Amino acid sequence: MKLDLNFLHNKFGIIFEVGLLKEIIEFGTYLEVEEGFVMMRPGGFIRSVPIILNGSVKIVRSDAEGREALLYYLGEKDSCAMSLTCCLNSRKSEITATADSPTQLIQVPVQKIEEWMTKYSSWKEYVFMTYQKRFDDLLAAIDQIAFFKLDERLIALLKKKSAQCGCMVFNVTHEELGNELATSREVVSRLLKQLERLGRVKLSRNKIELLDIALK
Amino acid sequence: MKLDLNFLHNKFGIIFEVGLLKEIIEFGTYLEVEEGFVMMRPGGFIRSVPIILNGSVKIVRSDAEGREALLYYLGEKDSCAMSLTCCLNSRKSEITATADSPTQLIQVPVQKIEEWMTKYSSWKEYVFMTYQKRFDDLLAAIDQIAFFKLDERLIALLKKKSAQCGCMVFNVTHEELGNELATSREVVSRLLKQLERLGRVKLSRNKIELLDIALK
DNA sequence: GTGGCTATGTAACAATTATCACGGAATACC
DNA sequence: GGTATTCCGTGATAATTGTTACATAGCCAC
Repeated sequence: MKLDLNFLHNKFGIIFEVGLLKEIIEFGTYLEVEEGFVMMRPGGFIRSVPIILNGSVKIVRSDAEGREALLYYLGEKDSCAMSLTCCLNSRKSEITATADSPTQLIQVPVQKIEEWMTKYSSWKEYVFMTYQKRFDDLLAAIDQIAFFKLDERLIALLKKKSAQCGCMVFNVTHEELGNELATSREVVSRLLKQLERLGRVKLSRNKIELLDIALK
Repeated sequence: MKLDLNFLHNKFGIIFEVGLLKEIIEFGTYLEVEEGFVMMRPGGFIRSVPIILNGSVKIVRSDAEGREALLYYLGEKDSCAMSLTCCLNSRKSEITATADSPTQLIQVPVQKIEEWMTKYSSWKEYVFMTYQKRFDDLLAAIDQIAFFKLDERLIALLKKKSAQCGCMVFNVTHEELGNELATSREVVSRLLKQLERLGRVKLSRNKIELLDIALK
């Protein structure tokens, strides 16, 4: 696939004006990454801001000892506020970004970010909307960690994953869930088994099916 | 006290150009609030962005059941990213802001925020720096909650409070600490007593003195 | 099928945090 | 002083989460 105006216009026509779309095609770089590809690590330099076309990207906070905590997902038409602030302040990444499914995106170079902010009000609004969304996401992450017990957090996470892939069955290991909840694999196994006994999920190797846990 | 150019120039001369300072004086509203004053509640409308001149403001996330979690403090020359995003997207507040000491600030009305972004590059940089800072703060808050045990979080909180007031003795109740850590008063009392037995703090009613807990 | 790898199940126990229940201390107010 | 109020200390106990240690199960490669 290649970037063309029609494609972008279909996707972003409501958000961006045509002039901006043309500039995005001219200065942006199209990129396709496969599931599991690590797009950014803590300490990495960020020289461009991604705009997701398709797929999903998982943003995780990880500390020195390898512990992790899920912050949020990026999906279609999303951009990443971390890279925005990092770019605009030329700082290093503080997070890990991993493609959670095959993902197509456009990389916009730093200079254009600022330039377009004054040139296209639709871009400015997009940037601020991005900030707003990510703040909301971070606050939601804090709510989860601070106010809920693990079983509720696990259910919330399953819902989020389900919403992310748009289906009730998805592939994931207990280990991965443990990482995202900043706890151990064993604890997740235990809680999942409980949920299975309650008839709320169906477990198999590498796979979880949600039964009465509704898509939010 | 009244806003005058000299005063502002002394404080913000390095950050803002003179033209901007004059506009701040013209369109901003000077405000003084006493300790404990609740400047913003969840659900409140935000029609202006504060710039802190002196004092400190505590930003807390609170959920429906009254549980709380400290997000960060605002100090001199700081502004609040929450109010920025809320203003620029005309949304309601999601947090509680309380004056933690007598605080002087300037309220800048919404329209000017945007206008100055294109007019003064120093203002634009200030806005982005604010976003950056608050993202850092939120990530730090998540680190604390997700990766540390309560005793370490308590020590970190005491340090933060000490740094905020710039001294080793400050007034606070165990109840308040409990709220900020999203736990109960009893748990805080117990942990504090432990610290006292280790000779790291000195406790009295409404007051804590840090002994070997260094200012960060 | 066999062997090897990864993923899961689970018991047993430890550590941490939460809750309940009270008594006592410090302070404010009259 | 006396009394009310707020704050603090602490034991007892429960609930939650973390750790260790193994066993078993599914799957892939050969």
